[in-house]
Amino acid sequence: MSYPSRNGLTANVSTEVLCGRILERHRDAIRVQKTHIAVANLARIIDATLKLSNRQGFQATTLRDLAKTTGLSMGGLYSYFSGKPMLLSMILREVASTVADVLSKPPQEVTIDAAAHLRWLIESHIRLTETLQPWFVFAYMEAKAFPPAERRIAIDSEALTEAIIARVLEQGAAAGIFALSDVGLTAALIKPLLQDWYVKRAKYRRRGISIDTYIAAVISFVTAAISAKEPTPAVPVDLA
Amino acid sequence: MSYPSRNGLTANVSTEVLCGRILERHRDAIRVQKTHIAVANLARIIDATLKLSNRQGFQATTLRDLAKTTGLSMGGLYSYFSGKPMLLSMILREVASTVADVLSKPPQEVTIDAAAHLRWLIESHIRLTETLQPWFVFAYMEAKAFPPAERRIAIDSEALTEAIIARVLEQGAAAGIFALSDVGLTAALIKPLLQDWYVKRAKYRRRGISIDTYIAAVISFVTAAISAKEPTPAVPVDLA
DNA sequence: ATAAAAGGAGCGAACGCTCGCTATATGCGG
DNA sequence: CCGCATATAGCGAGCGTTCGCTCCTTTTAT
Repeated sequence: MSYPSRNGLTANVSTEVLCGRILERHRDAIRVQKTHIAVANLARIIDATLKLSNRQGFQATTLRDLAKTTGLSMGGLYSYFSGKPMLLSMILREVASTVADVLSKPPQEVTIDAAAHLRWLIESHIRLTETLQPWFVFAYMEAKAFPPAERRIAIDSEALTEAIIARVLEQGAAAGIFALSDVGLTAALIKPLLQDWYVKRAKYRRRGISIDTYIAAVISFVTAAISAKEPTPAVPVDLA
Repeated sequence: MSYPSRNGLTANVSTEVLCGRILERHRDAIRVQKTHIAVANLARIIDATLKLSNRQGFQATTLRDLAKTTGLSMGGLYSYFSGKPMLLSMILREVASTVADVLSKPPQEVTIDAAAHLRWLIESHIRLTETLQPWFVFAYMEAKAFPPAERRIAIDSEALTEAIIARVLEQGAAAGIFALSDVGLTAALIKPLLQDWYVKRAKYRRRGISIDTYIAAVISFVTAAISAKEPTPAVPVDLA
């Protein structure tokens, strides 16, 4: 029943793997040469950054906090990034690229049926953001203060996710499986249901709701909302 | 036949009114005596705080920024609050108390029918957060960095809203109008649909989606998701 | 022995906040 | 209606602190 991700997701998405990609992407800016040392310390730095920032905000997280938490010195830290803005950029770019990578590669057997594809998207997104929760919370909460270039990345990443959802909705609508008045708007409404799991995870933990329960609830909620079994009820509100 | 809020909401909820209540609540801590001066300057201070904080974060908003934006001096600001934490607290308490006040007072004609009551809750919440968008964004985005007392308020406020939704869902389920497996979880899923309007308002503005369109979309999405399929028509207009 | 990596004192800038001062409004006897 | 005394509101230089960041030194690994 559990569609995705058991295959490749959990294996390919971990702090170590992501930090490895970050190192590649910023080889020229990172002064530490030995890969195993660089990756290990990058992981400690980014772990600490996410942990501290998600508690008190990135802006309020000082390099001295970071030094204390990682065990590195002030000078040591600067062998791994050129300053706080670069640290922010490293994390954000990696999140955006990972989500694009995962969601754009559905297993073939799922793509024939729009309903199955949609279920796969929902479960994959929630499981991915579960694994990388601190990364996604960071990107979500700090986005408003990003410098322009990073802001663009965050906006494009969100738009891409919604476009992927919208395309599947459109296929389903064309096949007569889904009944939708506005594909883009419906995709926009599905997105916050996916995000709530990582944004308000403390709330769901407090209530004892497991990830499997949550995934099932979102799938059933969304499916019921858009399936074409009977013609969709008219909108009750008349405006103006 | 737009249900709520046109009546009392827009009139009773404005920066001036809220700042008046803030002044009452903190009479002893605010050194400025004349009410009209205090309210006017409080409004300027809070407007500036929300505007700057929602762009760059509360922590990154300095008192010098605030002084420049309001036209007051550093010293002048301190006649209105004892420090940044109190400024935070003033805004948050007012948001929490306002949302509790509005949602707990549905018009009588709406409370007889759970479906109508739910539609009223959805529309009222979205319209309230539209009017006070900067306030709600502030409370939402800064909550994680709140001191313990303010954190409690934020958590309780969110829990209260969901409890109000859940109670209406329960009534509808008891009446056979709604089909739900888990009332609390369903309420928890409805909440982010209400919040998305103010959290990601830039996105909806970019797409040209009006508040009326959004309200209609959420109502239709939620209604379709939870309606009991067989007996009751999806949208009962007004029956006992 | 030599290069890579980590250390940490110190720099100028900016922070939250204070305090002694000035400017403005208000009340009142002449 | 005036001129003056008093209270209220506002001002902004300056305090101690902490920030991001640099740079020279020490430690570690090869």
